[in-house]
Amino acid sequence: MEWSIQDIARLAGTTSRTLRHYDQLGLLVPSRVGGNGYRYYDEECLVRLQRILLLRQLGLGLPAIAEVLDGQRDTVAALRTHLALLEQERDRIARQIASVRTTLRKTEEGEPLMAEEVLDGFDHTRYEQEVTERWGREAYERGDRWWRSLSDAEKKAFQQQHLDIARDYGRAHQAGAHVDSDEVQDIVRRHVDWLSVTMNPTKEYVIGLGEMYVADPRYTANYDRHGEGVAAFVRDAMKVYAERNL
Amino acid sequence: MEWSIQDIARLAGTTSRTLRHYDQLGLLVPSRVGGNGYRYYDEECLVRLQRILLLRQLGLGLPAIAEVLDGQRDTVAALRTHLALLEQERDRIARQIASVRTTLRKTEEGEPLMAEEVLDGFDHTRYEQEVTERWGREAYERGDRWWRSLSDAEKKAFQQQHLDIARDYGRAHQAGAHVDSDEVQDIVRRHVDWLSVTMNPTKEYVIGLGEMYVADPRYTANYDRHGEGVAAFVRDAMKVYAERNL
DNA sequence: GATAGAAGTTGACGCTGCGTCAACCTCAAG
DNA sequence: CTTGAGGTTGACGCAGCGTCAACTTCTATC
Repeated sequence: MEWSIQDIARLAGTTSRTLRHYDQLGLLVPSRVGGNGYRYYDEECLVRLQRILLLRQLGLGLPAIAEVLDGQRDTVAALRTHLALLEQERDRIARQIASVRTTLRKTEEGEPLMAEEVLDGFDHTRYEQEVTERWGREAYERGDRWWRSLSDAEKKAFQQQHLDIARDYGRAHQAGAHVDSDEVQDIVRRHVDWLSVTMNPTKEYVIGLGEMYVADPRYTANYDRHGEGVAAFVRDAMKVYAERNL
Repeated sequence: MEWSIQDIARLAGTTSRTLRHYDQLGLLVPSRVGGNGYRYYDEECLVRLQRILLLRQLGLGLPAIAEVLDGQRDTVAALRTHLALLEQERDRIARQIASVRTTLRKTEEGEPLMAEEVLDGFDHTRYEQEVTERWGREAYERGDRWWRSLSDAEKKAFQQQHLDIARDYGRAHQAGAHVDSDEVQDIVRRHVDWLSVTMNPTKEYVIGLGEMYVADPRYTANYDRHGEGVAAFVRDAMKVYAERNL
């Protein structure tokens, strides 16, 4: 089945002019253009538009959206990450709701307000960095062509490398090593080398990735299984490495 | 307590330049400006900023936000409506989550997609109209100076007028009257006259208000207590009236 | 076939809400 | 005094549209 430009513009709450603009940018190319120049969109386009709309809603600019979409072509995996982001957004709104309730209660009771409480949940400016890092990671682990080119054994070995790195971080942390020690920095070097197979990590990327390991419970769990506080330890070690070497 | 411009810019995820811009527009005026020209914000400013950020998040332009904020000065009432809007937004995201789950399931099972399902929850372009209508209504029912100037008896009489109108809509609907009949149009005229006490309803406003009666369950309930389908009946009657008379 | 209105096209322009930068001042700590 | 953090105003430009004009195509009706 396919839809006209106005069909989906209406449903998406946008305009045909915007969709043509997206076409011009190569962001959402219609599945077919009729002999009359009319654009038609199929289901694949629909899903792609859904992804675009979500990322716009999260505040990403169009070039970043294009990067994210090009970085992950496996629709099912993308939709799963989609879900995770929406759930995060739902949680943020829940925090806003709690914040307004607190403000309301304190206003009625004449209690002093705390700025952090009043504005909790309203800062969503880090989404672009967070999303591109997350999608970046998804891309090279699951959807990237390079990844797909690996045999199962190669994939296993690559993943094992990361498990080894995580284990070694844990050991060093447990042994009380300093984040800037040679031992720990060597683990970070292996980690960054591991990242470098499919990309060229910038200093900012490495620092941001370390922060993401702490901020996102799922990544934190990857490291903290080796001991409580390992994720933060990794973040700090990566920061040191990035500042010294990248 | 008070905060510097950077204190709250950071918490709100915005810039001091934006806050100065808001000051220039008169949208968020600092509670104090030091002898050195530095801006400081108190708790009242914090709450006002919270309201601004929410309305921005909902897509309202700054002039509309100013209008909304000026229309409702009772902080507690405003925060309650705030909550209602956030809950609505949470529900919209829940619909998005359901939509992505549906897309995911259908993609995995190879089922055809329906455009309405895929894009459900992604259209949030009507917020400006909806919010201003809702706040407009709140303003004149609760927070408006005119409303406050009425005695309790006068308030009761004014509200009774609306109850009478709703009852009469119900009776006409039950009697099978047509939305464009003289009888029903006379009820609409009384309704529009009732609205006209504190404002000058435009054609678009009246049509949009009728649509809101159907779209928002709380308003629908006001009318449908007189019989199922009365809200839609009122909407249609108002549309006919607006197109003929406004 | 003619007509009218809906549905689409491209291209140009302008708008809104910022973000960035320059040039400057003020404050605080050493 | 010096330096860097924290603030100011003003100017400019940007991104992502929305609107409009001028046009073509399609569809339904007579």
